[in-house]
Amino acid sequence: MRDKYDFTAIESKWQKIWEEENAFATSDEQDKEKYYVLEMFPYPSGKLHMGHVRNYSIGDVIARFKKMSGYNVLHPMGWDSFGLPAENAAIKNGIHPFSWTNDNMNDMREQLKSLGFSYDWDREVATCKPDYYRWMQWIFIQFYKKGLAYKKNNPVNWCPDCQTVLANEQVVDGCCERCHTPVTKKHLSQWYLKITDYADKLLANLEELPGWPDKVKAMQKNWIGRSEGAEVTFKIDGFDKDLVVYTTRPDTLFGVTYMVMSPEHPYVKELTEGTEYEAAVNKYVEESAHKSELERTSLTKEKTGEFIGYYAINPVNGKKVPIYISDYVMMDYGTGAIMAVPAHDQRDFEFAKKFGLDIIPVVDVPDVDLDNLTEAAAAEGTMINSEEYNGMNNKEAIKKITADLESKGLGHGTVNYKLRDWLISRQRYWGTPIPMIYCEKCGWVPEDEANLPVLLPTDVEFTGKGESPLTTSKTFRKCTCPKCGGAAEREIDTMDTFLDSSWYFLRYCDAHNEEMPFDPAKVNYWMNVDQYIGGVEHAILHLMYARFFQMVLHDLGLCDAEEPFKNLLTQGMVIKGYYDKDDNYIKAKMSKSLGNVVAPSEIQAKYGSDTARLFILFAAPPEKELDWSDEGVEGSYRFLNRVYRLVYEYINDIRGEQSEFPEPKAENETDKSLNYMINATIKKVTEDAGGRFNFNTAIASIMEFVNEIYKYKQNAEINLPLFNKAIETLLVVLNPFTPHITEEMWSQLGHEDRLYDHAWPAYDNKALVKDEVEVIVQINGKLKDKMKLPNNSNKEVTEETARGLEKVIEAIGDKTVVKVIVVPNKIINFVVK
RNA sequence: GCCGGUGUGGCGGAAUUGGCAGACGCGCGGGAUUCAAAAUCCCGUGAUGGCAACAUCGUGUGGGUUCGAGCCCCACCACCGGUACCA
Repeated sequence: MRDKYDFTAIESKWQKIWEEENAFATSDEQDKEKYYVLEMFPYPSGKLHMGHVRNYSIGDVIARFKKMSGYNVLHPMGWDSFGLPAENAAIKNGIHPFSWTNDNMNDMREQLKSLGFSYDWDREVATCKPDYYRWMQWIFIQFYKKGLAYKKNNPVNWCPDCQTVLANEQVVDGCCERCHTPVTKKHLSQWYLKITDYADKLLANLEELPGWPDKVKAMQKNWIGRSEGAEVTFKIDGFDKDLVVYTTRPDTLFGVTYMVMSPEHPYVKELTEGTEYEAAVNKYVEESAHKSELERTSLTKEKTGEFIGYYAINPVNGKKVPIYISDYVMMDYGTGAIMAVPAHDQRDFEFAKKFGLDIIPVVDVPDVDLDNLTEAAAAEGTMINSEEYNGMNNKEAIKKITADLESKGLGHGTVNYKLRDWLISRQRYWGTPIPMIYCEKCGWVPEDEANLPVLLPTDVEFTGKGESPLTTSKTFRKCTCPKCGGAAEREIDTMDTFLDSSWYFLRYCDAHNEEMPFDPAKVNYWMNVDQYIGGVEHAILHLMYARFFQMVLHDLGLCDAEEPFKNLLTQGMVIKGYYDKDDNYIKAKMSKSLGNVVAPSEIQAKYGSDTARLFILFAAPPEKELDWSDEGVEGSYRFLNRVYRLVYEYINDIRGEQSEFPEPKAENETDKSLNYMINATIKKVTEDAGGRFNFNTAIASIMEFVNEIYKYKQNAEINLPLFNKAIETLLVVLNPFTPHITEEMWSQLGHEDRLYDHAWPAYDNKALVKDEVEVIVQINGKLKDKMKLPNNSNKEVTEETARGLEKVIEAIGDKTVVKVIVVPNKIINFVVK
């Protein structure tokens, strides 16, 4: 054993041994309780960043801990390897996306191995490989057969820079999630998945996920956006079709003073064609069509609109109200038209003020001057100006009016969602081909399942312009119809890569199956994922799509579980301070443009992987953001050196030739206190690392333990068996965090077995019971003194001893003791007056 | 606006069930070792007053409950994240 901690040699030595021993291969033998720990698989960009290291270090500690605790652990890794960067690299450098991606996967696999993560590499999946996307296509076809995939011509979100459409979930602040270009609208015929069919279940099941952060559940709930209300039918005076509106406030029907249709509403053209209003309305429709999502939804914007020349008839009182169009009403929510109640809705209020429309209050809201409204009164109150409903509470009126409308056939209660169907077509090359074929005779037909996969062609030009790159292939597009055998054409769009990542966790359960996407028996053993770990940025997109897939696959009878992820841990970002141009110190997410990036490889080269892992786990609890500190890394490195020296000196200076020890006995005070620390540390690490995932405090307790061993070592007399036990315990409990150094020293101690396979130690409760405890003495809740008492001393003894303390006598003085509170072994409080 | 979260030393953070606030680490100060330095080891380190023993104050603000509150309740402030003309 070298006297210096040579992390480079130790780490490569053990990584090699683990590989040779196939240390982390998962058994499909269903003889033990299973534990499935999963980290979100990466996009193979080529370089691992600190966020990855954090994500995977957390997962690795859990995986190693569970394995040592006797579980059959599944801990896989793979690649979310379709996507734009590969295609952009192809456009820029002329490298084929596959070879670019494959090189990156190879590089990153080596980086992951160099960090000592305990993955079962036999189960590696890459979504860009035909053996994976074949089953992606198969699943798509099952969706199609179940009526859950359809093609529709619709205005869609279009990113002019990426030259592709985007799902609603990929539009962030009106801009492309990926390149931040403002998104525009375009009319295109595209494939959709009917996620809205599952809106209710996606929402309801959230209640059954206690292991998910409230934050993520709230975000999904918000995104699904369920609202209860009513659809109300208004007649249009002089027009033969009815105008149906959606409202959550049917109680305000008597306060309707005008109506608004979305500029895209299908009636608009019919109603205005050939009228004096046509020109102005067309101009308005034209203008709003050209506005970006960003401009149209901007809050500060003043209300705009046009009167279209028609009046609607209020079904409850026969009153005629003018109909406007305005872009504050969206075509894709509700019915695309609203009844406007300016007295009780802020948007309607602003519009009414601008256009000089009536404002009629119908709910008397306490503490609001209804004659001089300065803003809409949206709160609860009592019905007024509403004929037979006057005097009711407005909440009751909602129910009553809805029921009355229903009985008269003028409306009905209904539920609306903000969630839209998932647009999955992408005008890109590097994705799973949508396995659909268009035949003039038969329409859209899925590819024959026996012919899967529909392979991506290789004769494709990458120009970054125009429609889908697949059109440039000479071989791909033309095919025969699987139904009638006639000439037909393939779909040339590819799938959103979020489909690929919506079921990869199922493929890991049976990664090499060539007959089906996975064997249900294997999936039913491994699923759900017991612990899923990843960034919160996937709270809506990936985590909702994956839930949707799981539900559909469940309904298809392919797996029992309806929810994929039992417990979810969203790790915080890695941030680092930097100085901006005005020399202000700012903390921000590591990013190239800010120049505050620390590359994992730098840290590994300077301090080793164990130090990198230790620091990242120690610096903050996993769900909080982690403030990178170079000094902190030094500290972690110092600690590992301290451990190394401790064991080195033990082997060389203390232990001598002896390597076998009897069960230790702890008889004197110092031995007892070391024995206490041994067991207290096991308990603390078991609970913190294995239970509540507070790795920072688990590590802190191991540090305390090491400090304690150092102190013990200074004793004149060392109880060798006990000391040996302390050292061995230290190595075992530290192993999940820093596997290389501990494995090395374990073998230096002469052990033949491996720590990765070693049983997690149990603690001895008896050792945790102290003979003497320290009890806090308070007067009126303020700390006055402390005293040592035999363990479990009763109230009488505690009080008597405390009353004898000088400070207590002094503090009580001539005052009276009103009450004495004793919490045995903890505290005694005298209440004095 | 709505939803979720956070607020504790110079810094990252502990305090798990209402019971010693500040574990552990960083930084800083002092000492030992060294020709010297690095490394290492030891001691100290919330604020104020005091030579000291010690006293007083102290977990964003204001109030409350309690023998006792960082933790529970009420009202507010600040910051972070999500979301939004969603009718």
